Amino acid sequence: MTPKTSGKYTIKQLAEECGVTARTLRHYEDQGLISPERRGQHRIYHQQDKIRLSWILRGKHVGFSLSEIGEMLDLYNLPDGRVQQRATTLDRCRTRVNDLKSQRDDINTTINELEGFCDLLGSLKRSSDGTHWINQNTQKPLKAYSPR
Amino acid sequence: MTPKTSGKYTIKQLAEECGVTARTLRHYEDQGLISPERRGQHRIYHQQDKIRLSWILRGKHVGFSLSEIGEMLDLYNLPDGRVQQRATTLDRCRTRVNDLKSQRDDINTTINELEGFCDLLGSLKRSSDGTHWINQNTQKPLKAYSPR
DNA sequence: TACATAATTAACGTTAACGTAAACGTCAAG
DNA sequence: CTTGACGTTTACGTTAACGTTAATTATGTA
Repeated sequence: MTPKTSGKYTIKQLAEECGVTARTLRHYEDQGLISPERRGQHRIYHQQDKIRLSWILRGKHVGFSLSEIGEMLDLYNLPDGRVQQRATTLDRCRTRVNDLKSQRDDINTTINELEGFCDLLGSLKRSSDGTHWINQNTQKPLKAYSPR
Repeated sequence: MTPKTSGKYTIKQLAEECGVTARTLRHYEDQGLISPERRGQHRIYHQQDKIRLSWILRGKHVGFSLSEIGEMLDLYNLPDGRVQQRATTLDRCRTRVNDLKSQRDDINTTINELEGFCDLLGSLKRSSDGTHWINQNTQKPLKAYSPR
């Protein structure tokens, strides 16, 4: 119930705690992803900022670009009541979700192939081809991924 | 049973069929990711190349860099019988798999949050805060992702 | 054989996401 | 009052993954 650090962080503290550099935090600020409080010249980060940051990092971890992350965060920040844009927001959200699911599929097949190869390695015997291992079920129509 | 194009492709054909540019294919070749046959000056791609390419593209889609992909492909191309390196190969493979699983976790939580937000959008009513929506269960220890 | 179509190499350009260095302010401790 | 330790802005540097000419060489077809 009692916040240890009173929920405030200097840039370095937050950076260390989240495994990034101060430069990175400033960069995210430049890109409009976070806007910490300003005590004079200095920055003060609160829990909200940390939460946003964790979002950003997770976004990066799943492959989003900073601008994409920015857009996604913006989705939630509509001026309030902008009903008109709600439909398009919903659209973009769903597109995102579909992309993520497609990505998850590929992650799963990659995991499967790698684990398969691990097993193969475990069972000592190998040929010398170097291509046979490629899982042939890989050959679905081979969708063209949209660029990042 | 009868391969339409006899399993051979010019650079442009393969490129189009896989949704990339010729430049990209040459680039991958420069990076040592594919080495198509050479008929004189020109390149000829076969099924094996296409399969490797699909691997590369899937790798990219899940967030690997070209050099990482190269390493992974190399894992399968050991000089044959290099038993000594097998353990380390196995290690790297498993590390990869763990990374992928961690990524998948993040993808799943992101999907959940986005879908949650979609639902919220569907139920017409919104507050104007712009931060409340962030799923608080996000606040696990906040692991520091290793860089790409 | 001429001309439109692709292919090749070489090399410079571009964007994203920071790294890194310079130059300077601030505050507590010795 | 000077030395760290940390903070700030400004700005140039770096790497990855191609894009984009440019200049040149086949290839295929009318």
